[in-house]
Amino acid sequence: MGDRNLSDFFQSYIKKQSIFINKKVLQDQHTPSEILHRKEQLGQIASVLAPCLRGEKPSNLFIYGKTGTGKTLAMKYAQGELESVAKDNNLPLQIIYTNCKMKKIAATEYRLIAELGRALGVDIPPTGLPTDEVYNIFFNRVVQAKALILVILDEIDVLVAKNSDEVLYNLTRMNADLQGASLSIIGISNDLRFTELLDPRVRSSLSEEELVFPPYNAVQLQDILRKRSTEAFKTNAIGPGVIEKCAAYAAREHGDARRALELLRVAGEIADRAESEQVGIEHLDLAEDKIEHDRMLEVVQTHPKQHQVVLLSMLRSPTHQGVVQTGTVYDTYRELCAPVGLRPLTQRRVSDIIGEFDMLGIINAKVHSFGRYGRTRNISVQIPSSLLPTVNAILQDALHLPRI
DNA sequence: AGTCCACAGGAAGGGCAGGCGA
DNA sequence: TCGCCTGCCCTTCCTGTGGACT
Repeated sequence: MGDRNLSDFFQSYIKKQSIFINKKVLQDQHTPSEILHRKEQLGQIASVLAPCLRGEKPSNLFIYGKTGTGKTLAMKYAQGELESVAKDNNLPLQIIYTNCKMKKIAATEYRLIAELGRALGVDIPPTGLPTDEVYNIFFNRVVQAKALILVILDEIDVLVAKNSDEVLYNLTRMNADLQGASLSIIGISNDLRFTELLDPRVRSSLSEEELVFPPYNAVQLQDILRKRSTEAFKTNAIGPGVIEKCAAYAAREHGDARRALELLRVAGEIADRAESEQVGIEHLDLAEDKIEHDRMLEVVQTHPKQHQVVLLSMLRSPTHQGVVQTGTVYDTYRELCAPVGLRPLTQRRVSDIIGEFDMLGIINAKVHSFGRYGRTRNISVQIPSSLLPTVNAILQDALHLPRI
């Protein structure tokens, strides 16, 4: 494309009609004005947290539900409402939302407390102080603020996994000497089993109140998609059956609304690029492929070298009716290690790596017994054939191998 | 009934990097 | 800055096993 053409392209791009009005509505960060099919949960959140509007310390709350079930959304919504009521009535309420998945925030105890302190307006240096000191600064600030403080710890399982439950223990215990101020914790997790890792004392105080967010079913997903799509797309931009199929896709995968919305957005982008005036089923199917493809490429690209060599070995091993065995893969792997310049790992380890790829759905590995001829895993690669050349190229480049 | 293949996959521990308090 | 601790990757050693073959 020459300069002329490129500028033409940009010009026409601007003029081109898009079927989107507001794509943001379909994106993750968007908070809708109304939350569908979560009335009950919102009601429970409200009843647990309402005491803080009377100046009483609300119970700690633990919220559990799989990804895309609206936990964060509902909590943020409740936060907004509480804050505005508190403000209207001049109540000393402070709500701090933190997502523990953010590396900078919850990688260590220190950083989390420092972050909480900063949210209350004290300047805590990013490093340098003893952890005790940070706790003290935070503690004093809370006392001084004489406020009711709600700390929302989203993805709290990550926090506990990275540190220990000690942070939570310290935070829950803090109330004893707060002299009028108070601190409540709202934990959000998509892994229920994580509470089993907690010290019993922490567990019982964190889960004073518990709330479960069930997955959305297909009908509920349809409602959500319809609502959002009227804001996101022009009228009549969604073809017949698209919402239904989109909801069905997502419902099949444990009712994840986030995925459903992503699917619809990507389908819209594809339709847009095809200069279609309507999102049709065909765009939806393409979108599903695209999302799946992107995910696979992401996995292939980001894995460490040893894993990449193992994957390439599986692609290059001679197959028997589309299936390879662990031993064959390991032989190929050993041969590949030399040109790549890696020390070969043991078969035991490679076996585990194969298992990891299986978990990710990149391959399918079933244990199969050949009786007299041993027991092994039957491995078949699940990468769609349209993607194979790309995957091969990525791996060969990453490993500095000549392209085949 | 017993053998034996070709691994699966558990247990324990080595070695290393990165983060911690002192 | 140093030793210490922890988590992660990996190895070693091991026991387990489904079913064709004898």
